[in-house]
Amino acid sequence: MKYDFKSIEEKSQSLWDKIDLYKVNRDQNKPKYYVLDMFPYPSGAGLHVGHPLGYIASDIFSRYKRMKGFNVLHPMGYDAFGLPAEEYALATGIHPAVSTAENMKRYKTQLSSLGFSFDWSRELATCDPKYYKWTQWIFTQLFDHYYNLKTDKAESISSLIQIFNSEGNAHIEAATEQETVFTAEEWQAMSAKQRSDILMNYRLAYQKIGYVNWCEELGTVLANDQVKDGVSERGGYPVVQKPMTQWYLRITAYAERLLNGLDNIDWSDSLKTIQRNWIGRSEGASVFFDIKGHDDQIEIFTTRPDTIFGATYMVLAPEHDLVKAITPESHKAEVEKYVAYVQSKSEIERMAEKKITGAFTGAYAVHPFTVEHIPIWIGEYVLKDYGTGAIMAVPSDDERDNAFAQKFGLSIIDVVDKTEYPEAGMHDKVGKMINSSILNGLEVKDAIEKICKELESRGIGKKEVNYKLRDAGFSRQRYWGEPFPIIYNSEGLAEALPLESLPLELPATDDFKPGKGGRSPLSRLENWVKLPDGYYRETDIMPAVAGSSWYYLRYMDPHNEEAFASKENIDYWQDVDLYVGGSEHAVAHLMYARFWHKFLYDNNLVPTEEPFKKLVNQGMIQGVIEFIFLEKNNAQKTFVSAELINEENEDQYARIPVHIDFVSDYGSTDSYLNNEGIEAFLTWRPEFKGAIFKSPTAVYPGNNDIQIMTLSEVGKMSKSKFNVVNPESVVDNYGADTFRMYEMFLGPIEQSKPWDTKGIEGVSKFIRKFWGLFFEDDKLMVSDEAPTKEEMKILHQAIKKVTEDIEKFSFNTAVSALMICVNELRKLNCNKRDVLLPLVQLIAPFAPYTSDELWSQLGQADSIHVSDFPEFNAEYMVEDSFEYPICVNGKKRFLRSFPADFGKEEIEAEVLSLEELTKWIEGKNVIKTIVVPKRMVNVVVK
RNA sequence: GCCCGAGUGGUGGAAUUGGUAGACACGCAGGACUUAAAAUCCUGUGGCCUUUGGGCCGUGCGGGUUCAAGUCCCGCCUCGGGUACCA
Repeated sequence: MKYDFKSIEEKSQSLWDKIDLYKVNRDQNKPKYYVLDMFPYPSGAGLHVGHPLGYIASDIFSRYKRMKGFNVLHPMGYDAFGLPAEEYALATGIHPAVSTAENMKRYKTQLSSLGFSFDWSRELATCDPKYYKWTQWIFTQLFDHYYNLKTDKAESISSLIQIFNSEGNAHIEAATEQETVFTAEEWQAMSAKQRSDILMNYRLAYQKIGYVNWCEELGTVLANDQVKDGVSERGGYPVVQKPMTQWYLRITAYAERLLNGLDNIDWSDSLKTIQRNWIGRSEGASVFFDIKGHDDQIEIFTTRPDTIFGATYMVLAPEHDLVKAITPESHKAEVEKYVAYVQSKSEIERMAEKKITGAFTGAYAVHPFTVEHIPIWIGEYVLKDYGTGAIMAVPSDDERDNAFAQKFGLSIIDVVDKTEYPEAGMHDKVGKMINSSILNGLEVKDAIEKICKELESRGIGKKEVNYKLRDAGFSRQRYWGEPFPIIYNSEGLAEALPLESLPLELPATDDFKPGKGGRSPLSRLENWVKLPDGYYRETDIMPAVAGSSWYYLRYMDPHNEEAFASKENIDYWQDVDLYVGGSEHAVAHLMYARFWHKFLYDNNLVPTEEPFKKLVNQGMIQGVIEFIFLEKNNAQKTFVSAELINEENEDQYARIPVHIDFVSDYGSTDSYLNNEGIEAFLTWRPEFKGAIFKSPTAVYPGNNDIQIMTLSEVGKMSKSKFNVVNPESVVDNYGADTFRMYEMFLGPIEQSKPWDTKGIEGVSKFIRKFWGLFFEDDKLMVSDEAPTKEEMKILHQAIKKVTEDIEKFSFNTAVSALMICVNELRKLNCNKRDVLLPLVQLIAPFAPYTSDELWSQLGQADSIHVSDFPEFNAEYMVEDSFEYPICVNGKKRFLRSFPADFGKEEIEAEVLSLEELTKWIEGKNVIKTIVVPKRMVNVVVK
């Protein structure tokens, strides 16, 4: 029988579908195992070859666990809200709900063709009102809770109000930005607005002013992704940072628990480190500085309070609230100019900026100890959202402060003598204090202690723990997302909708353009926004991370209408045992999901503190990205050929990605756009209509044989990079099993690599050879003869290696172990049933279609996927000798076999008497001989 | 800039975690089958030198530790991911 993957796949698939092979229910007789993939965003470009990398790995693992006797939950769904569908709607008028539904359909078709063992009855989509009802409900719960630092958990706002009523807020310890203290009487006397404002400072979902990327020309707020080199990716218009009132989630309340929780989960060290750094816990002190001639004070945070006597100036973030107030007339122009410059840059650009920039405000602060007047500057290296947005600058002990002081001629006072620590760098907390009045002579550590006490006793500062982690901006001025379940009364005070009013469905519209002043498209829908009695709705929507922060819980009970999932189901499935997904989600999604989970835990809604016990990062399958260069600040849109770009003029150009289909020789250093490519590009991006293209020798329009060189990079395969490769054609040509094994064979699962189909022939050949073991002249030919010792050894070697490799997610080496096994059995012409039957089971998780077909051809009744995984038996592996490499001074010289039960001394004696050795040790002294049993022998000579 | 990865033949990668560098594949070369090609099968394949016994060099670069380094330490370079509104 010929290996015909098409008919095999159809046959197996229809059988699986018929008996609902992968449907799973609670089963108290089996241990549960929950394998989860990061669900995909259903992009218009379709599933690309990078998605399945993780899905195949998790599917192999699921199938393996199932064969090992576990009740495996392995679901799939869609992260269906998001910006691309909305951008697509803006361009085409097609409603995001329509395009998203189509994309999901396509994804499902694509996923179904790859032989995954998903329980499709649990499929979910975050844009489904039945789903986002609960996303909204969790949001209302966050709105209705605050974080009590005494009990270290979330508690209800109503319990907080009770305390306010009985004793004010003096004894409350909460995660809050509420600074003023009030009594019960004061609270009771407050207006509804005042109370609401105070409660906002406590809620876990709250409002404050934040900055958005505002593009005046497009009249819209842009995602960071849509801003390139300081201009809008679409059209190349200027973008500035604009303040807007927005919703935030108080994730910072959970900073300490998010940090500590990392110790108890099985994630890679690198991923944990990323999260630890992201949380960025640092101990230090906050200090208040008076401002000369003003009542206000500047609060700073420093990790080095000991160096306070070296503080020679201060720097505020350019957006700091006090900048306007303290800047005298004489310096207004300069300060405003600088602030405008900074607001034209994104945060990344600011942090990456190598140039030292800043402006003097003209104001002075009063040093709390020396009482000297020190100048207050603003500078982009101080970020508004980190710490207090203000620093005391100590140029002697901080590199950036030092560079700043050098550049602007500010004074530097050495305060730490490091002569006793010649190895120590500027940032190491060691040395003796000098020039520091009361701290002189103290070690840094002691100085920190002393100065903190001093600050506290003088009431001008205190010890403090600060986190780099910031509260999560949760508002989007967009359409395609969950509407906030929030209404405002006639006074503008926010109220959460009760569960009975949920879901608050996203209203239908066919106009996705932004509202006035950058507000969301929903703000145009007056009938929806306006409610009786002067009430009106929140018009922002939630970000895509909302839906993905809890979806793993919904799979446990996806159709429940009474709760986000029933207690029974949550108690049975508990948490995710294995989570597979890209490391690009290392902070955003994984941090938010952990935060929501802990919040739900505080409310006794989930039984575990952490959602994902074990996490494996799959690397990215990368693609080629092609860019062309657009001149910034030029009304006549002008693209120039890449060879005209150099380091000096680079920042005058924006990189605009081009669809790889338009680019000739894409992926090479000589990639270029010719006339057809330019025309295709202009049709594709009509906003660049009328643009001109310059190469060193020609100009478009005008020349007919222009070559605009493009810049090629390797990077993420993504619709926004226009470089997506789909799996369909590969599956059509080689079959799903070959595709699966090839993606695994490409390399370690966690490593990123560019997509390339070179080499798929090898895997295809392997499957056909494997199939060939069972057939002779197209007829099934399997012998019932007992296998030889050698055959059993080959089989069990493979069982051992494959089992170990699956357990440690080393699928590429598992595939090569299977290849070796098949090659060796072929050499022996082995067709013994007792070898082939376990071999098919061994391959089953990797090649589910082919193995199930062979299984049934061998006369087995049920699907192979409900059979048992073969067990390794060490008996077949016993070796009676081992071939040692004999090294001289660490270099291998020859090989020699010794009986496996030889001890170190026996081997050493034998080796030293070997004739082959004489030539290497002649005229030299043997100093020692190192024997590592079952490894190697090294003779050291001099 | 900061944080996290990665760098091994022409290519993807392997190496029991300090112990035979290059498993398994792709590609290439030669051969068998064929009128021919494809498919299939066999052989060879890191570089340099060679008296054909073998020798020397070799895991991004420069140092170091060790009997022994792809693996550990120090200092760099290049590429990728993240950098809080792509998901």
